[in-house]
Amino acid sequence: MTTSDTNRTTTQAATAPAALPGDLGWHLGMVLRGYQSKFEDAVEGLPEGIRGFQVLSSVVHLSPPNQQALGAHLAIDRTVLTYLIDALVEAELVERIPAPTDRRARKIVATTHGRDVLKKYETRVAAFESEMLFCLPAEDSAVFVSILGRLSMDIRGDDPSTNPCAAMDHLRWER
Amino acid sequence: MTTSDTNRTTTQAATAPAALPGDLGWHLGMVLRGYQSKFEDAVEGLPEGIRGFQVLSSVVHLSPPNQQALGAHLAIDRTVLTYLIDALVEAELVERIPAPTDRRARKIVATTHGRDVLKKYETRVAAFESEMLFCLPAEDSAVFVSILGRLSMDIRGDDPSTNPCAAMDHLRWER
DNA sequence: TATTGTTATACTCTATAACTATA
DNA sequence: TATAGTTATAGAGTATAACAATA
Repeated sequence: MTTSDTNRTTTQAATAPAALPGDLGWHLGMVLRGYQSKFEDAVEGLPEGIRGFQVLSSVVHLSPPNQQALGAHLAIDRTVLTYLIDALVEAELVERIPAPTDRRARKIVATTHGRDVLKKYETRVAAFESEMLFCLPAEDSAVFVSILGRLSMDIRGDDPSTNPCAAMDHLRWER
Repeated sequence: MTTSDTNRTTTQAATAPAALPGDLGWHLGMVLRGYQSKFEDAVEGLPEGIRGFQVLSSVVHLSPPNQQALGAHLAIDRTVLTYLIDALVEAELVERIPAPTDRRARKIVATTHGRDVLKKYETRVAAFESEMLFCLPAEDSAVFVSILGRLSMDIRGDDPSTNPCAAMDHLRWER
């Protein structure tokens, strides 16, 4: 098989997505599994590991107006999100403050310490992501990331059941 | 639309794998989630759903010499594999026959009915895979599949913990 | 002694239901 | 009445441990 050159020339795309039906998912699963394994190592020490990182990162970079929006973005159930946030609050990385617009809701904001910690772990996460893609020919990693983003967007767009995030994703909410 | 060209021009791969650290995994997760959702629909009616399909497909196309090899290929624990196979046996899609080389082991072989059923579902799986990639520019889907395969291989290669399959994967075992 | 496969058990993760407080 | 968040509970999925048969 042409393992070395990512056989861009032999493509028939729509007719032959992969060697066998289901292979696409097999590869996706393998890549995600490997990614998560490295991710776990990179965020070791952070409460709730990967999930903790994702919550903290979303809070800092996206400022979701409430827990529901946060959970929807990460595809995390609200009941799960509660104890994730509990752990981050206990570690003094984030705080629950009353949402300005709705007294039922809480807005999650990072503490200064939380922002510092996030920065530290982001360096490590960015490092392993780069390392992971580095085994690819330089142009390929950019192409891959780009296509993946496109695919992810299309998928979320066309399947409501898979799509608890709707149109709000990858928008930065107002502060 | 800013969504169509996910900044392909601004990418410097190793330095900026994605907009934010962790984004790569977020997109991977979304794509896999969407993929699995469609997969589930496609194999509806097959015992054990996706897992059942994967086992049946591996048995037919790869002829693993025993359950351990089969489980390793699919990254399924042997204790889980037991009941997956139980279900397929009960549906008369596969049989457990004594492995010729080792009386401890069982070789899983598909019945004629099993092969027919697999063919039917493979059509459906191939269809949704194509459909999923079809929303991409034609060249992109081939590139994506190709890079994904490459990535998956590299990842399995360099991390033993993620890699219960070792070198045997995507080889066809002897019959 | 190590390995294959099975079974039973325990654990983790996630979702469901019920509740309080707001809207 | 519906929604945000919390809590407790139940369920699915997975891994761990112990076992029998064989290498």
